[in-house]
Amino acid sequence: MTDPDAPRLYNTLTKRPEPLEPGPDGVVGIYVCGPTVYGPIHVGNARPFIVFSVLRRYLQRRGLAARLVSNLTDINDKIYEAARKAGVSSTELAERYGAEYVADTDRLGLGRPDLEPKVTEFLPEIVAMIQTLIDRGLAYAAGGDVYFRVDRFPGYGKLSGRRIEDMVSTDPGTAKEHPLDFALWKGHKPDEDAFWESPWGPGRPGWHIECSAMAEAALGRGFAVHGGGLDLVFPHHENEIAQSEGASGEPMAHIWAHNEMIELGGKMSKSEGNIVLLRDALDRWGKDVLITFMLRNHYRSKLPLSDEGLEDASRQVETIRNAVRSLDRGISSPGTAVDRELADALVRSRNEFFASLDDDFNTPRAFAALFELIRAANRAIDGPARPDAGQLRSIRSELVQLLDVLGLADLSAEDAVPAEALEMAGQREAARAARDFAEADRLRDAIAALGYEVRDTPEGPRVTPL
RNA sequence: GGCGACGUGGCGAAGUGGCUAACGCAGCGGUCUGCAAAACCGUUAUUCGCGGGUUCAAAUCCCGCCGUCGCCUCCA
Repeated sequence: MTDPDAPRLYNTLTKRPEPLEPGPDGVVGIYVCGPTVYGPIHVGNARPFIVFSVLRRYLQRRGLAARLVSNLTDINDKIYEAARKAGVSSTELAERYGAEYVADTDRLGLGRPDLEPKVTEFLPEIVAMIQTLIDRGLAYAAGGDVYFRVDRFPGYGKLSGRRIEDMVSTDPGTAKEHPLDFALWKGHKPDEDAFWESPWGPGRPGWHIECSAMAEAALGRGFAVHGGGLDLVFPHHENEIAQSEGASGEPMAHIWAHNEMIELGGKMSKSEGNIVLLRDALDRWGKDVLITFMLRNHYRSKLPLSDEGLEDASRQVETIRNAVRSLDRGISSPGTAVDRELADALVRSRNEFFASLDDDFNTPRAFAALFELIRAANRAIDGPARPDAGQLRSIRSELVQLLDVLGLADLSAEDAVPAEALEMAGQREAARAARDFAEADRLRDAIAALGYEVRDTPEGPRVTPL
C-alpha cells in the first residue's frame, strides 16, 4: 500500500522519483555510506552527511519514523598504507581518524546517525554472508581470497547501467575466474598488521562486503533508502546489490539515492589532492553558512566550492538572522492588528516548504518558501498596522520550526551584546537627542570597533553583532 | 571507446508541455533615517548553450551540434 502523499526521492535504479516507504515496523530505514577513516574528512565527504542527516530531520518532522545508519570503514588498503607512513598501527590510525570524523561532523550540529557501525565490529556477520554466497554458488575461494562470481548474478550492472560485456577490468587478478569478479575476502599479506581468522584463512573483508553485512544487520532486508555519493554507484553500490541480493534473494533497498559531487576545479577528492577539510571550512565560515551553502543547491546537482558561493550563503544567513531579530523587535513592541496577508503567507510558505522537500528533497525550493515567509513578516512588521504579539509569536515559532528542519534553528539565537556596547548605544542616543551628531557618529564607530553595529529603529537603537 | 549528468538574468539557483520564468546574492532608483544600517517597494532574462523538428502551445518532448563534468581504478 503506497501512500500517494509520501515524500519522493529520485531512484538511481529506476531513474525516476519514487515514494519513501516505511518497512513493516513503520520505520523508514536509511543507510548511507560513510567515509574510510584514514585522514580528516573534506567538504565533499560532508555533503552526504548533511543531506541525509537533514533528510532524516525532515522525515521525523513530517511524522515519519526514520532510522539513519552510516558506517565508518575502518579497515582497508589506504588505512594500512597511512598507518605505515604515520608509524602507528592501522587500528590506532583508524580509531584516531574515526574519532576525528565524529568530532568534525558533530560541529555541524545536525545530530548523529542512529547507528554508526564499524567494519571491525561486524566480522562475524561479514564472514557469514560470504559463506552464504559460497554456498549459493555465487562466490569461490581461490588462493586465500574469496571472489564474487559476477556472471552468476543475473542483475549485475542494473544500478550503474553497465553490461558485463562492455566492461574492462584493469585488475584481472591471477586467481579470478572472470576478470570482473571482485574480492569478498582478501587473504592476509605480511605487511598488514590487522587481520582476522576465517574459514578461508586469515585476512580481512574486501571493500564492498562490509556495507552489505552492516546494512542488513542494522536495517534488515529491503529497507527504504540506500544513499551515498554518486561516485559510489559503480563499483561499490553495484557490488553491494550483487552481494546482498545474491545472498538473500530479496531486494537490498528500494531507493538508491546519490548526491552529486562537490567540485574544486573538478571533483573534490583526496587522491586528487584538491580538497578543503571540513574542519577548515567550519573554522572559516561556521556551520550555518556551510549548511546553507550545501542546501541552497539541489543534492543531485554538482556544487562548485567557491568563496563567492560561501559569501552568498553567508549573506543569506544574515538575512534570516535579521528576520528573526525583526520579529523579536515586533514582539517586544507589538501592534494590535491581525495581518490577514501574513497569516496567508504563513500557510502558503509552510505548505510550499513541505511540498518542496517531498519532491525529491528540493531544498533550494524550500529556501524560496522560507524567504517568501520572511518577506511577508518583514513587510508586516514595518507596515502601517503592526500585527499583535500573538500573531508575531506564532510566525516566529513557525519560522524557527522550518529553520530547525534544515538544521538552522541556531539562527534564532539571541545576540549576546556586551554591556559596554549597550552603554555606548545609550550615550549615543543622548547625543542624538542633543543633535550632537559628531559625537553620535563617534560612538557608533567605537561600537563598531567592538564588533557591533547600531541600527536605529522606531523603538530605539538595536545593537547586533557585525 | 562505453555509460550517465548538466548548460536558465551580472552571479547562484528553482521550474521539465500552457498562470506575468520562483527564490537568494549583487547593482540601480525610491521609502524610512540627522547620516547610516536593517527592512520594504520598484527595476535588471520578450527569454531559457546553438540549429532544426513535433505540437494549437516547449526552457520543458525529439534529432543534431557545441561546451562543462562524473563513472568505467581507490574515491562521499
